[in-house]
Amino acid sequence: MLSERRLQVLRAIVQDYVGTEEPVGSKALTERHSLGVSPATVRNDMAALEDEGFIAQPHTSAGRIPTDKGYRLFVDKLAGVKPMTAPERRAIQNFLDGAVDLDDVVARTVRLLAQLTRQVAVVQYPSLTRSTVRHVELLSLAPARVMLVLITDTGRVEQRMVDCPAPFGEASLADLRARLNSRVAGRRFADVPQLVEDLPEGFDIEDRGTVTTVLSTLLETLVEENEERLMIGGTANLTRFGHDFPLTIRPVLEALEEQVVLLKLLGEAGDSGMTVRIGHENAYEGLNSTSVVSVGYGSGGEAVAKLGVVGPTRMDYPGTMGAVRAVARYVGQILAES
Amino acid sequence: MLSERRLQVLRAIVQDYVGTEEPVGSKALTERHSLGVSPATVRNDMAALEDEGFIAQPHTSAGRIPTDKGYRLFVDKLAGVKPMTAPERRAIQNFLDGAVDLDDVVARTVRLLAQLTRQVAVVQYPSLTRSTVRHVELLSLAPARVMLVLITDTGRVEQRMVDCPAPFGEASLADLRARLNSRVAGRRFADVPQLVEDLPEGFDIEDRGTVTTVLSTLLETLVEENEERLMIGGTANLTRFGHDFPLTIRPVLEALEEQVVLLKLLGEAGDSGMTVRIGHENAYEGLNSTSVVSVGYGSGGEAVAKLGVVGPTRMDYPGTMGAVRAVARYVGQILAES
DNA sequence: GCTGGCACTCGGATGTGAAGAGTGCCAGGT
DNA sequence: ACCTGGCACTCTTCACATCCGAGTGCCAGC
Repeated sequence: MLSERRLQVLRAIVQDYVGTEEPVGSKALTERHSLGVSPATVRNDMAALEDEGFIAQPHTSAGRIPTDKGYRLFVDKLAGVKPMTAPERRAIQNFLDGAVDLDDVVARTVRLLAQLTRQVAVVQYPSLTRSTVRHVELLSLAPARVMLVLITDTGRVEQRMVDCPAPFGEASLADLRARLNSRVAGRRFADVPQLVEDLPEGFDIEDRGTVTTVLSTLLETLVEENEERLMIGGTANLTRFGHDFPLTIRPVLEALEEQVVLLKLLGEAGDSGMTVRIGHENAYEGLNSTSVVSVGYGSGGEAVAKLGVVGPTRMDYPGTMGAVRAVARYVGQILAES
Repeated sequence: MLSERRLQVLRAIVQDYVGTEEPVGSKALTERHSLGVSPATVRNDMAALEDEGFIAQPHTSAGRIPTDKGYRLFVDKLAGVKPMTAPERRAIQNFLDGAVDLDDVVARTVRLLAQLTRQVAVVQYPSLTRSTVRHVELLSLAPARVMLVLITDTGRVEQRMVDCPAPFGEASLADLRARLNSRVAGRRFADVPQLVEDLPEGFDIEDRGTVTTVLSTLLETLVEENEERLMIGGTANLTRFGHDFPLTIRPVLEALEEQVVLLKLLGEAGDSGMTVRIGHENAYEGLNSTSVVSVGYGSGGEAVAKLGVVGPTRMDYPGTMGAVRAVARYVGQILAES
């Protein structure tokens, strides 16, 4: 087990390295942090920390930098979450309050997170399947053409065109709309498939084909893979990554463009509470030199989606976690109001 | 006026520089292009071209690279648009045909453009004001809460919440819906403000406030600044920019995140035909070392929005222009079908 | 007006040396 | 048992000098 002081040394190393972006040596450490011991002692501690794999030397005769394992220990044991200051909280609230619709909420959230953390922000749209149906609308655009509009309690709106196998009258449409809504309104989207299973049975034989088509389009929209959307922002912050970044930035940008990768990334994170994935803890190779801080957000107690940031492993974890948590909280409030 | 051969020399310089990314010298030119003259002659021509400002030397004793003015001449006079090959056309069509809704069309278009050109792609959503109203839907979500949904002929759907000053009955809602649609359906969004101007007058006094509120929300949605949306992609291609790119890539990423900047950029481009803005021709400073190739697209003859790519001034103009034009054409077709 | 020849320039690569930061280890003190 | 000062050692970094070659501009000759 590591002594208390060694943990302090590790904490100091992480803090200094995050601040300066340069390997930190024993002398500098004793000067900047009042550890009460001499550089030589710190050197011994550092040697021990290196043996345990918490820190490493880029080259002999350079200072130490934390390893992924070192950051992990730092996050788990040595640092808390830095709460936002009151002015920051007010700024967050003000910024988010002006949104006119869900797209706007998400867009503002992304900008906000990117600005607060000075990193790349990722915000997932509220998942359909985890939301509740507010209303399902059917619009007749042409005799055999229906537009299906799904509206969730979080303000998300999804629409699909449906080409019907046969013309579908206004009356039938109104009928379907009414029956559909009476079954699903207020229920969770995840339950919709079962709720509408036997719906076609109540219709005339000539309309049944169309009803089935509409319903299958509805179900397709709810399929996991299709229904997840997200927005990213703050990619310009990647340029602060490091001096070597041609090689670092490329795969990160590629990962960010692959929504599938990002969704998986967020999906892997724990469902409740904040998740921090450091460096190689991320399954996707391109993100091996980044850390991902994510948290679920939702209008009620339950998370309907996640948001987070992607940044270099050398990041200000307490500050980042504080910002992510605060933003998630306010976004949840906004959604609950709308 | 420049002699025919000098123009050929310029063309060769542009082509070689685009290919190799390195300044091109007189000897290499004569070897790779059969100009029929010796390096010494080419040197004279190059000196002349440099005097005229079409090419420049990074340092004495390096080859020449084209200036913005040189590229301009190249694009205007020396190169055409390289048409897509048949397999490429098929690939474009196949890729775009699978889209399920407008978001999907735009997303696929962005990916496609980015892949074809290996540059950053920007696609504007069909402008509301330049589209035609297909349908306006009003949904009652709560006694004093209405959701307004606008549907365009290009498949774009925009929704807004409206908090009504007074409860609004289903009957009144249906009435408003019917009157509204009979006035605006099939008309251009740009004309909507005039078309609905006197609409509140036909309603009972107690409903008039709500009608006015709904209409003003509708009009707000059409305000230029709010209604434009766009999607970008292929930012990972920025890493191919050059060797010095910390400084180059930063402002470009920042510009790309500022939708306002991008919209202005696309807006400045000519309304019909393809526009190429080279280097300093772009008003926005951060894009001074990039070129923007853009073109309008639309379902009919008229452009409803623009799309294009942003890349280094050193880009393959004929190929890029060909790809941009082809994609715009197919997107137009897809929109016309939906 | 084109060409070969030639001197010149300058950037990039390579090499050397000194400086500096940081380490590891050891012997001695508390 | 642990901390400390001292010291030799390692390696990176930077400055400076050198060399090489690509490319140029110019000129005399065809």
